[in-house]
Parts: sequence; C-alpha cells; structure tokens
Amino acid sequence: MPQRSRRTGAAVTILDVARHAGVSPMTVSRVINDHPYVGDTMRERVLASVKTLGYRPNLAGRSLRTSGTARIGVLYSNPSAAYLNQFMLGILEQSSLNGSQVMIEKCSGIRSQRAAARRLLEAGVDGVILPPPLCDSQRTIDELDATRIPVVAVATGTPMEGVTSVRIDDYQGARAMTRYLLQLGHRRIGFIKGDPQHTPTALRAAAFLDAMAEAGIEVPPDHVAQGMFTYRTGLTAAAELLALRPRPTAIFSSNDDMAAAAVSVAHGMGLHVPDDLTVTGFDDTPVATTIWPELTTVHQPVAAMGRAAVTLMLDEIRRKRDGRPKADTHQVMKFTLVRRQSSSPPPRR
Amino acid sequence: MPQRSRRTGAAVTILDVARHAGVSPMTVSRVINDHPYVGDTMRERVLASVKTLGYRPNLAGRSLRTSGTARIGVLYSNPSAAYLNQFMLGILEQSSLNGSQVMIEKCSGIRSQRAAARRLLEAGVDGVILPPPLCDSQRTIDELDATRIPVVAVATGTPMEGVTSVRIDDYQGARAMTRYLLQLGHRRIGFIKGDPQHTPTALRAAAFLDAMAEAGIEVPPDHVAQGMFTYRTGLTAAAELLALRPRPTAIFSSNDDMAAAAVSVAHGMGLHVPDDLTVTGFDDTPVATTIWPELTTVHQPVAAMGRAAVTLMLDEIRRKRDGRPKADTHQVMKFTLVRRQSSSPPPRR
DNA sequence: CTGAAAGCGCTTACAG
DNA sequence: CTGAAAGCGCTTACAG
Repeated sequence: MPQRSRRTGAAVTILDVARHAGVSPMTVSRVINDHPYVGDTMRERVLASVKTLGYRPNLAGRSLRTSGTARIGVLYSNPSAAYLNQFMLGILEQSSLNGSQVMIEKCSGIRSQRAAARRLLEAGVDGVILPPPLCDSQRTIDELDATRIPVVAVATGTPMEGVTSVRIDDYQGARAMTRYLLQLGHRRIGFIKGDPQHTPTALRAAAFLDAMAEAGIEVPPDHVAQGMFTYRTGLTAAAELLALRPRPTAIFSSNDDMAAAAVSVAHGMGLHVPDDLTVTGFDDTPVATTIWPELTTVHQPVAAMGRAAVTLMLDEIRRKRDGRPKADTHQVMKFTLVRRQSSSPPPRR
Repeated sequence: MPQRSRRTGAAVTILDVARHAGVSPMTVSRVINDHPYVGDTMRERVLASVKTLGYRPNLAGRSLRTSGTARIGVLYSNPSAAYLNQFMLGILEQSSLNGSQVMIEKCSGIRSQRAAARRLLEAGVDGVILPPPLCDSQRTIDELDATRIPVVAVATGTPMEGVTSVRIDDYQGARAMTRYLLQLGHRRIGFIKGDPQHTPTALRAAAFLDAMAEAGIEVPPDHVAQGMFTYRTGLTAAAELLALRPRPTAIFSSNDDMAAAAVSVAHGMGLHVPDDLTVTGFDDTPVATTIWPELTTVHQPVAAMGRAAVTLMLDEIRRKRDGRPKADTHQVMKFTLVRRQSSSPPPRR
C-alpha cells in the first residue's frame, strides 16, 4: 500500500523519500535517474524507501526544472482515423512523460498546409512532427525548414538527410510477409498496391516482387492490382484479382483496410478465408482485429513510433538550444509479422 | 510571429508578459485565468501583451502549484482497440492539460480485475476511471469503493448513485436512429442486439422497439437478432435477418462493428447498400468511416467523454482533499446522428 | 482592484 | 561519492 497521507491527499515527494532513507533529496534524485557516482549502500537504501513509500516522481516538477517545457506541433492531413488515433496516443503519452506540450493542427488541401504550419509557428512551437502522408510533403518540409525549427518525419519511405525520421523498414516488412506466404506453400499470390503518392508504396511492392523472384516465381502483371489504401479501392482491386483464372490462392494487400475489403469480396464470392483464400495486410491497425477472420498482417508499432518521434524531437530541440548541431537521426523500429486467422496453406487441388 | 528568443530557446513566461504590460505577474495570472476583480484597462493591456508576445502558460508550472498533480488510474478489460484508442486519447489530452498523471492497467479475466485494481492502488492513484464494460462491473466498483477513492464510470447504461458517470443517452440515441429510418420510409427494419452483459444493450433495443411501436409498427420477434458486439457475431445476425422473407429494407445494428459485418453480408448476397438495403450502426468508431459505403451511425463523442471523465475525476479528487462531499455528478453528453452513405429510402416495389 | 512573498516538486550547478 | 542552495513557471494566500 502506498503511504499517502489520505487525509491531506498529499502525494509522496522526493523529500519524503529522502527523510525516510535518511539522505538528501539530491541522492534520491540521482538514484531514480540512474546517475553514476552513488554509493551502493545509499542506492539500496533509497530504492527500498521508494518502494515502501510507493514513490513516483512528479513529472510536472521534473519537467519544469529540466526541459523548460518544449512545445511540439503535430501537423497532419488525412490519414485514417484509426491510424491517427493510435499515433496521437503515442505522442501524448510520451509528451506527458516529458512534460512537453503538444499542439495539433489539421490541414486538408495543399493550400491549407501553409496556413496550418503558420498557425503552429505563431503558437510558438519548438518543432513539428509530421505523420504520413505529410512526412513526404516537400512543400511542408521546406516551409518548416526555412524557419529553422526541427522537423521529425514519421513513417516516410524515403528518409531525407537533415530531417529526423522514425519509420519501419517497409521493404523488409513486405519481404517477410511474402516469404511467409511462400513458405505456407502459396505460389499464385495476388498483390494490392497502395497510393503511389505515398513513399512506402513502392517499397512494399518492390519487396513483394523481389521475394517472389528470389523464389523463382515470375509474377504476371495482372496479379498486381492498384489500390489507393482505402477500403473502397480494395474492393475493386480484390474483385479484379479474384476474377483471375486460375485464381490466386493468396492476396497480400499493402495495408489492412484494403485487406479487409478483400476478405469481404472473398466472402461475397462464397470463398472461405483462409481455407479457400489467404488474405494478409500491412500495418496492424484496429481493423485487423475487428473483422473476422482477424488479419495476418505486418505490425507497425504506430504508438511507439509516436513516442519515438517525441523523444527525437525533444533531443533535437535541446541540441538546438545548446547550439549543438543536428543529430540527423533516422530511427528504424522493428516490425512484427503477426499470424492470425486469415492465412493458411493453399487449398489442395 | 511569437516573440521567442530564438537564440536561447527560452519560452515567453508570465514574467515577460508582466514586464511588457507593465504590471505584476499576478495581474497577468488573473487575466489569463478569467478571474474577476481586474480593471478593464489592465485586462486589455495584458491581453494585448499576451497576443504580441505569443504567450502560452506553461502547464507544468501551473499544475505544480495548483492541483498538486493528481494521479488518475484507468482500468480496462477488453473493449475494441479502436474504442480504447479514442478514449485514451481524450484521457491523455485532458490530463496533460491539467498536469495530472495517468496510469493504465489492463485486466483480462474476472480474476485479474482484483490484481489490476490492486496494482493501481499500490501505485498510489487518487481515483480510477472505468471505461466499458468495466464501468458495469459491480465487483470492481465495490473493490474500489472500499478504498474510498473516487470512481468515474464511462458509458454505462445504468448510472449508479454514488458513482460519478459520463455517458450518452443510449435510449434517445437509438430512438433518434429508428425515427430517422422510419422517416426515410422504412417499415420492415431488422435490429441487431448487442452483448446482454453490457448495460447499454437493453436501452438501445428498447428504444428501437418503442419507436417502432410509436409508429404503429409491430416488430416480429425474428426481426431482432442477437449479436455480441463483434464483427463475427454481426455476420451471423445479419445473415439471419437477410434470410427473412419479405426481407427487411433496413438493418439497424447496436454498434458499428456489427453494422460493418452486415454491409459485408449484404454485398455477399449481391445487395447494394444503400439502394437495396440500408444499414446503420451506433458509436461512430473509426470502422464507420473505413468501410464503404461509410456508415450512417449515432456518433458517441468517445474522446470528449474521456476528457470529461478526467475533469470529473479531478473535481472529485479535489472535493475529497478539501473534505467536501461527493458531487455525485452524472454527465450526459450529446450524441449526434451522422448521415453518411449507408442509408437511403427503401427500394420501390 | 493590484502586488510582494512564498512555495508546488524537482534537478542543475556549485561545493565539499 | 554526497549535499545545501537556488530556481524552473506558475498561483495561493496574505497585504494593501
């Protein structure tokens, strides 16, 4: 049980811990922040007190002293609601941990990008995070770069020098999925491409074709259908692929929304997923676990990427404040191949 | 442009504003917090300075002094990923505004509820927010109540005395949707019920039947199918309803996931939505705008309810600290009927 | 109606 | 390796 004075409601502070351990608040601070130069005896005494008292540092107090409360802007255009929710969750989690403030701006048209960026700048943000697809808008990046504030591009397929980025390796992700399908025994695999404007699109498609080629399989052009990352375009693309004869035994879609559409089309044709047809997606957004069967897909750690974006941003802001040069970090997060119920070996003939 | 000293990176503080306006920091504080007893001249001078300097209060500083940094626990079990994301977004937004800290615990089985609640309590939370379906777990509420910390139940269908709650009026929401369908001209409407364990389920179903009765329409028992709020059960329920002869011209589903399933089943039967069949949902989660056609549904302001839950919680915590009695607030948020592409008048015969 | 002083919880920088 | 002092940005009392 935490030793909180229930009458006053006051939380346990670093001072309480210090008193309890018989040391100075500084020593407690050093221990909880993993600083070196703390004697082992002290360290253990402090840790014990922290535990018995149920102490948790007050983040407001910490950030007030430490970071000087950075202000981070997030500029987004029209990603899927599910993606954005998850991404913002990561952003807010991390920024609350660091006591930084977040300002969110949406822009719809290309024209309003300029206005939205201005609004953020006028609000005094110290840097701007750009989720997809804005992460690839040269226009927006240039506009922001001109004001010399740090920019972090998230989930871009083509990280630029000078612009900090967080992403997964889209190529390797799509390659892993293709290999998984091959390993299950599939040979006739249809692929649904995404919006050509988005930079990961080409990488995912190239990885699919390369992995197939590696396995000595030539993919007929009509086995690659064009989608735009939306459910609706997935419907059309899947219908095209499933009209092919012989019919593909698997469809690998560039994202989950289109994969969900493919499952629906398959059901409509009386095909059972996965017994008659395997369908896999990419991203692992909530829709992947909403539909039935749940989608085998490539998990992209969207919330974690949001958190990473904040951490990188804070680092850049600090560097700038200290007059140090840009770190020019390009963080690549791990994807995971998540096997669920929409994939299985191909039906026997 | 904000007047931030770009060289040092230091943000504009209340002191800068005070200096610029030629007043004391206190006066600035009063103005930005809308306190009374500030002269009009002062107020305007301060406001002008705030604007030219682009001042934004540092929330860490404020909360450090004001609230004493409340710690809010969120305990959830197995809601849909999409719902939880959106809800947590609201929670984090508001708590970052108030400088409170959030601790999240998940429990899966009924057994782990106890353990999860304990963990939160041991971490020293000042109160616990319960999203659905835990908002209706008498067990959990009792366990929490025993420790005398405030509890806020979110989206419960049956608010309890003594337990603060935020919700929408499920009955009126479902009634509005039914009336909308009637108004479009539908008479044979199928309904998909939700999980009977969830308290809003009964309300939504009752509202549907009542509204139909009001219109003088008797709903045959086979026009109400049982679902469990999942896509999979929606598939089955929709198939049942669409096997009816004459076939319903509309299906009203108790949530979006099952409505999405109904659309898929309809497509599978070669029915066009909405020309041949109208399908509507409830909640307006991201899936409603992911699928095609996009769902007409009852919008539940999930993120706003998360924010409200935090605000109510903070109020309760403060009351308790001050030794004041519980406010016993039961906030009812507005739902909105959102018309999208999945609904239209019934086909002519 | 306005302001000077003190302090929220923490850590930086300076001593030992 | 440890600690006393000062201060991050704000607001709560307390004076006028």
